[in-house]
Amino acid sequence: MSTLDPKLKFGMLSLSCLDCPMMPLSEWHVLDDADRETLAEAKSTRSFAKGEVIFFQGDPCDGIYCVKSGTAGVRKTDEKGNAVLLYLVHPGETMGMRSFFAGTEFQASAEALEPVSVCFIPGGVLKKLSARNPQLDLAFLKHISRELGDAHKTILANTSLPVRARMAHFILSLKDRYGEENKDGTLSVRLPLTRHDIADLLATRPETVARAIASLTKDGLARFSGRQVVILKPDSLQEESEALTE
Amino acid sequence: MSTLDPKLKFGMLSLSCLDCPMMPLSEWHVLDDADRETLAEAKSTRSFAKGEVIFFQGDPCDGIYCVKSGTAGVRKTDEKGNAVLLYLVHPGETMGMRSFFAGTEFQASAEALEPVSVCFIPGGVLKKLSARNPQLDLAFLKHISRELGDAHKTILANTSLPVRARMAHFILSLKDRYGEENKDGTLSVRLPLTRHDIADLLATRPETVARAIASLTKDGLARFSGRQVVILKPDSLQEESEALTE
DNA sequence: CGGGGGTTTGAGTCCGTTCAAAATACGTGG
DNA sequence: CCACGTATTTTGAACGGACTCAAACCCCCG
Repeated sequence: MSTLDPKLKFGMLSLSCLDCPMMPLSEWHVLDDADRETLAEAKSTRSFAKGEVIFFQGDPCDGIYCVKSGTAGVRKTDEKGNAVLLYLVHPGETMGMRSFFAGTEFQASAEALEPVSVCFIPGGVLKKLSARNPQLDLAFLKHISRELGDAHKTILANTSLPVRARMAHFILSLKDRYGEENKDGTLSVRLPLTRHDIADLLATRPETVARAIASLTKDGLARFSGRQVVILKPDSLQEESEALTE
Repeated sequence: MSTLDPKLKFGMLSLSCLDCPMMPLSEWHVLDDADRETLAEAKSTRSFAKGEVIFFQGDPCDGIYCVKSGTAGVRKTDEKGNAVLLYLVHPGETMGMRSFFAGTEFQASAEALEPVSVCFIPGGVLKKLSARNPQLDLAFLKHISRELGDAHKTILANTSLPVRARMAHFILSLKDRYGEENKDGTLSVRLPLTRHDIADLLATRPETVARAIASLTKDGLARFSGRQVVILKPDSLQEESEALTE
């Protein structure tokens, strides 16, 4: 557990939030320019190397984090050392909202799964902005509600779908964000995760992930080489993970 | 999927929200008396027999539901028919908030696991109250954040704890609400659920629940007869489900 | 080039599932 | 209030998907 003041953990790389390319994706879009300026002044930015922890489960939560680039992951651990990757956090998305609004310490850690750049928004500013903008609270409410919906889907999927189907779904879920069209029309995706992290995300083990990959390859649904995936039969993958789509 | 206007589904049993014994538990406590009166006038109350569905997954969500008595359960189903009980809803607690604030149809159904009495609060009133009381939004935000935390705990628990430990935790979780002290100092709990529903809640099968029960009995941690449970070794149960406590 | 972490493969085991049947609880009507 | 029929729960036996342990493999980086 780190005892550092979060403000101290961040350098001074100051990019105005008004210019942030991620802005339209986040809840900040409900703010007017003046408030965005406030936000831009209050926030601090910092980069993390792959594997570095952005905040620790158990630390007090005194603000929220916004990913500017790279992929982060939120991991929850119990006292026996069991852990899962609850979800990934992509550029433009927010981490730490749950704990901030629940008024608890962080119930999970966040770490950089690849090199990551993150903005930290102090809780005080957040409170000030929300007092001035009721719509901001509603935006957060909507956001967290969506997250809760996702969590419920995960609970259902983990107990009712085999690992191979969860793997199929995972690959497709990265398609939009990490996919690239090949010359021959097929789609390539670069997995932003270690096999071990994929295992943690799918609630299984690295060996089982490897076997799921072997199985998908054998059936010709996709071709894998390292982190690079070529999607050969998107429809089959889709159908296999059907239960997770709705 | 029901197409009934929710207002029509409810009778006119009108108990003032000001008197509702559940009030202090819910987010409504941030309202002043005038607003509570508005709430009391707008809401409608209805009773459901065991097994009846209160709202259906897929139905439009145009308000939220508050359980007045009895135990309800929220169940999510996928297109293949797999289902889980996501959580129980006890008197004083709310259902349907997630969908309402996300602005989606219900993503899960709610049903009466025993005879249940429920208040329905139309969305329009909710919006009006929230516009007048920013603290209400914050209360909801906190509530949903807690729910999200619970969902995350469930994800971790389901993948890292054996059924028997999840069962132990489940029994203890009912202790405060359904527990009764026996003459000899031990604690009795009446399970408000079918074995089948317990299985759905613990993400397993009825047969496995029966075996977990047999196993806990054999080791003398608890004694079961039907839905009645006598907790013999609370500490052992506690320790067994440790990972879920934090 | 030689580590060394990450990944794959193999073999054996286990927990939970499935299918089936027996036992028990329960509601309902006589 | 009891008897019957049905639903729920328990038990049994066999199976299976995922896990564990362990070794081989393969990159990727220094």
